Amino acid sequence: MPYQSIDELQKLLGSEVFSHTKDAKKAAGRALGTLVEIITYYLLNEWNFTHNVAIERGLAEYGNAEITHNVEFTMHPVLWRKTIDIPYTGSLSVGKILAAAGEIEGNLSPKSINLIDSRNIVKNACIIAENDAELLLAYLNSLQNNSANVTLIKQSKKPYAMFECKRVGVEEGARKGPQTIEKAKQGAYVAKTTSALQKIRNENGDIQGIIYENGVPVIKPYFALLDEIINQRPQIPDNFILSVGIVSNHGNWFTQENQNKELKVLAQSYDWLLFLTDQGLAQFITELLRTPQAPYAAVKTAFVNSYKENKKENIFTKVKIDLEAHEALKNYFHANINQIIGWFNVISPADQTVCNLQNTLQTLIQKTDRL
DNA sequence: ATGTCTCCCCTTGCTCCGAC
DNA sequence: GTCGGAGCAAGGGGAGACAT
Repeated sequence: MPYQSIDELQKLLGSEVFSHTKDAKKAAGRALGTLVEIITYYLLNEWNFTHNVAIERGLAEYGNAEITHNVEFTMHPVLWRKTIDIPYTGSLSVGKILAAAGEIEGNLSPKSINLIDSRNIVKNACIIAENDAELLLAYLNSLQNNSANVTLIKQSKKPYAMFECKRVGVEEGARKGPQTIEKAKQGAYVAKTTSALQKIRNENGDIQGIIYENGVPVIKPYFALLDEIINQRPQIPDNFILSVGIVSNHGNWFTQENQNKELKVLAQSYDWLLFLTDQGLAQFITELLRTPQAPYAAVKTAFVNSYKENKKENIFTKVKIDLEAHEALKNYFHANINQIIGWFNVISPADQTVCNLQNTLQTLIQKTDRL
C-alpha cells in the first residue's frame, strides 16, 4: 500500500475530520493516541488475552500503595470464569447479567452500568462488580437472535503485567520531535516504581535486578533474573509487574540503531518497549478509517461520528465502542494478524520478537490463572 | 543568527461518580 | 437516565537558557 508519513496523515485527518476544532492538528494528534490504545487492545484480543485484561486501573507503586498510576491495560490472574446466554431486549445492564448468572461467591458490590446500551455501544473489559480483592468483569462474545453470549470473569485485583501506550507528534514547522519531554520521564517513572523486581545499575553501568525474598535482597543481572522469574520458577513472585511500553512516532527515532535520548529513557525503563511504526499506524488509518472495504465500513462510521462537530460522545475508544465497529475490528485483526505483528519493532529487550512477548504473556497467564 | 534542550502550561477528552 | 464536576492524562505550543 502507498505509504504516507504519519505527520502528513495527521494533518490530513486534521482537515478532513477535525477542521471544526480550534487546533485541528492537536485534536488529530490526540485522536492518534486513542488509536494506538485501540490497536493494542485488539492485538491482545486477537491473542486471546483479554479475559486477563482490565483497563485504566490505578496501579500502585511497589511498597508505596498510597501512590497509584492509571495505566492503559493491566493483566490479572483469572480466578473464575462462566459463559452464559442472556435474552437480549435492546440493552444489557448489570442487573440483567447478574440475574442470569446466578449465585456468585465473594460478596461483590455491583456497578450500575450497561455492557451494551440502547444504541449498541459495547464496553470492553466491563467491570460489573467488585470487592476488596476481586473484580467481576463481563465480556460480550456475540450478540444474535435476541440472545447475548457473555463470559463472566473474576479477576484478582493484583496485576502481573501492564501496558502503556504513548504517542508524540512533530511540532508544526519543526523538523524533529522534542527530546526528553516529560512524557518519557512520566512513563519511565511508572515503569520503574511499580514492580517488586526493581532495576539498579552496578559500578560498571550494567542493569541489575533486585527483588526482596523473605526480607533478603537477591541481586542478579536484570534480564537473567527476569527470565528466571517468568520461565524457571513455578510461581510468579508477589507484586511482580512486567512492564510493556508501546510508543508511536516521535519524528526522529527511526530504528533500533538510531535512538535519541527519549527513546533510551523509555527503553531502559520498560521490560519490553515496542515501537508502532508509521507504516503500521498509516495502514490502520487507511484501511479502517479513511477508505475501508465494505466489511470494515462500520469502523470508519464510528470514528467519524465520534469526532464530528457537536457530537455527544466518543464511541470509538478502547473502553466504549460501537458494536459493529467492535466486530469489524475483531475480524480485521483476525484476518490480518501476521501483517499487524509486522507493524511493531521490538526496541528492547535486544534480539527479541513480538512473538516472544506473546509467549511470555502466555506463560504468565498459565502460571497465574487459578481455574 | 540559528538551533537545541528543557520546562511550563494550554486545550481537549475520557472515566468515574454523585446529584437530580 | 442524564448531567456536570473532579481527576487525570493525552498531544501540542510557548518561551527561556544555552550552544554552535
